[in-house]
Amino acid sequence: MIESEGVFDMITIKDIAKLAGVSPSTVSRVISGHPRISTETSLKVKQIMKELNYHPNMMAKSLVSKTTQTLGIMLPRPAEELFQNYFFGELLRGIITHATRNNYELLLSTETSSDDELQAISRLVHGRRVDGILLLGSKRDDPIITFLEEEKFPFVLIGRSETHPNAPMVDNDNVQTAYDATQHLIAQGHTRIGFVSGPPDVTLSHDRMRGYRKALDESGLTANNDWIVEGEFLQESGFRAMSLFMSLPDRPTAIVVIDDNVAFGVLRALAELGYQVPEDISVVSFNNIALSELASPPLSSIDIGTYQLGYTAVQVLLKILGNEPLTQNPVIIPHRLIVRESSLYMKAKPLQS
Amino acid sequence: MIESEGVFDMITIKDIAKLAGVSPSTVSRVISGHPRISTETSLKVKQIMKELNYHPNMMAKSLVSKTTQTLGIMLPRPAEELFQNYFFGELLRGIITHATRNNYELLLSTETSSDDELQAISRLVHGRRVDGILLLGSKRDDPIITFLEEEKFPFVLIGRSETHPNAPMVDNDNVQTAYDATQHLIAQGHTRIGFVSGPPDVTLSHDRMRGYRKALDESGLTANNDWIVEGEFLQESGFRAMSLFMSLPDRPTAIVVIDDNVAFGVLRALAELGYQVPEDISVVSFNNIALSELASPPLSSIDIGTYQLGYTAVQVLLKILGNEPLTQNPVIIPHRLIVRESSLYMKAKPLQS
DNA sequence: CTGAAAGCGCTTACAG
DNA sequence: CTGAAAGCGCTTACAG
Repeated sequence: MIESEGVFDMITIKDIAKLAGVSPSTVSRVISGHPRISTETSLKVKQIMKELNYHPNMMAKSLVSKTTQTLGIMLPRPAEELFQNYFFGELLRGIITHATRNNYELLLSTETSSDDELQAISRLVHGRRVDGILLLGSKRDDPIITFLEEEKFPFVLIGRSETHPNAPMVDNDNVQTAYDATQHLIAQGHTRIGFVSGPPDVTLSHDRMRGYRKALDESGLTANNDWIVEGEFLQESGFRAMSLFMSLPDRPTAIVVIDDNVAFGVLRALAELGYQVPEDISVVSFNNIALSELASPPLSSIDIGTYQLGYTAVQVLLKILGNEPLTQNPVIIPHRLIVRESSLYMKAKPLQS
Repeated sequence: MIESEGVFDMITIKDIAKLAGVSPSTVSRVISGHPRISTETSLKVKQIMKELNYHPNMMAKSLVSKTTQTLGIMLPRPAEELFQNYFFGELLRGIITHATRNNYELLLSTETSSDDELQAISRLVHGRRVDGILLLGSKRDDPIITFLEEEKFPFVLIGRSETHPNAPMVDNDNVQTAYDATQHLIAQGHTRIGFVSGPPDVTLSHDRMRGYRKALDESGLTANNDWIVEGEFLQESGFRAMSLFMSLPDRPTAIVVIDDNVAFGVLRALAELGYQVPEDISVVSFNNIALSELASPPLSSIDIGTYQLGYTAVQVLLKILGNEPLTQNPVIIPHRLIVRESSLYMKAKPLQS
């Protein structure tokens, strides 16, 4: 004779208690696996919970336990770039996998207004919506990190912060990634190597710029400023960079590109301008997304272990939440160069044995 | 002299009440914008809240209000495909934008074990973690939809369900999208047109197959079963399909491909096999992701309004939560064919005026 | 216009 | 091994 069903019912711990002939406290203890509960009552209570399809109300649980079993993912503000990149999906996959495996939910949040960057995160933190926060990338001087450190709120940065060297971080060694990419081109015999970088206020761009310069320096090569351009993580950036580079009287014969996505723009521009890759210009980029292999020509790319980056970040955050000490910080995810056609122009390397 | 700071403090409504010299009830009313509160007390309370940087505890609020201001995003199970697709990012961007704009948070969840598909969603629903759920795609007979309907829990399906025609849905007219794509190829003079489809248990694949056949039928053409292949939403599928098609004695001269991502695999295979697009074979696909334009050759693609799909789905879900009537169901997002080089082989169309 | 009280569904000392 | 009671931080009739 029950009329109203569905969403408006809620089976509570009291209902279970009544049916099992025990107190609510006991039911609660059964749920949480309290040690001093008789096997008999435990079994009875569990059976009734199953029969009624009981699930504890997470809000009530959170209120008293002051824990939400939820991790917040904070997206950087101009999220468009992120979303247009395969990189993001793969990172998210790593995050979801490890969070789900540990029974944590994921709350997706993003900075709303530019005038109040802290509004969204402050709502999460003060509203106790999440137990910890995952920061996807950071600006070079990021107020969010300052805020989180002041609040002593658990978080992990995927990326690196210069201004907050003690923040828990999971990152690649991005000086080294760019060094390796550049070194590979040098080994191919190139001496005129350009760099298509990302936004200058992003630490990642900065680090890779350093690696690029370091490799050139060590080989006694000079970085010509005409061969360096900064942009966004968008294909358009790569496209524009090539229009620029290829009109130079003294063109680079090889370029390092900050991101595969940008490199696609590069390839497209070069095709339209009638240049051959790698014959006219060699290309190496970063991230090694699934499409790199399918580009024409297939793109040499530094695999940064994107999935592992996300997976590990969750791992570190859960460690922090469990008050385990962090044995190392930052955690560095290994990278490796995947050489494909776009940088394999052997004729450019006549002196190599 | 306060020692313990940060995460372990919590300013409550009581603290504000005490400092403002009012009762907690009044503070609560000020927060919720209750009409019968004097401007004076309202102002005083608000000021103190600001001074102490007070944010209401969302868990407590949820517990009593039985509302979470959170929408759940349910990812389909083999999430790998989704994540490897730009489509997903763009959809997510539409969802986040409109949810954030309406002060809703987003909870990201995914089916965990294959033996218990309902576990994750049942936790969300019974645990009262979210107010409504967004389903990204569905199988042809999806137990999740059955569950949600039985529970009378608010949800919107991005996609279409055949078995549950009354479920709130936001979708393209996917018979028409495929019809248009096929029709375009017919208009180019093609009579031998193949179809590289997705997983057969996905409604989307099914609908597009119908549109493809319909267009052929109407033009008096026959769908040769050798020219139809089903696969995943992965590049590999496109690659394999071409190995198959191009070894046929009687090859198609044009193909419709279920997804841009798959089409990239198609293009790659054709390049490797030494065929020219569109000269040897024309290609049209779906989604019109940012990279379509940059493929070689640039890919003709049906723009399905991905961002709008996500945006609208949130809009519909919020309507349901607000008990507003749905004036139409399903909501159909318009599509349009973007013609690019991959399907523009005019020489194949000698008889067209 | 405002306050006291009850209650949302859970957990956890305290006592036995 | 188990129960009664207090409490988490909020909201909302009820009364004035």
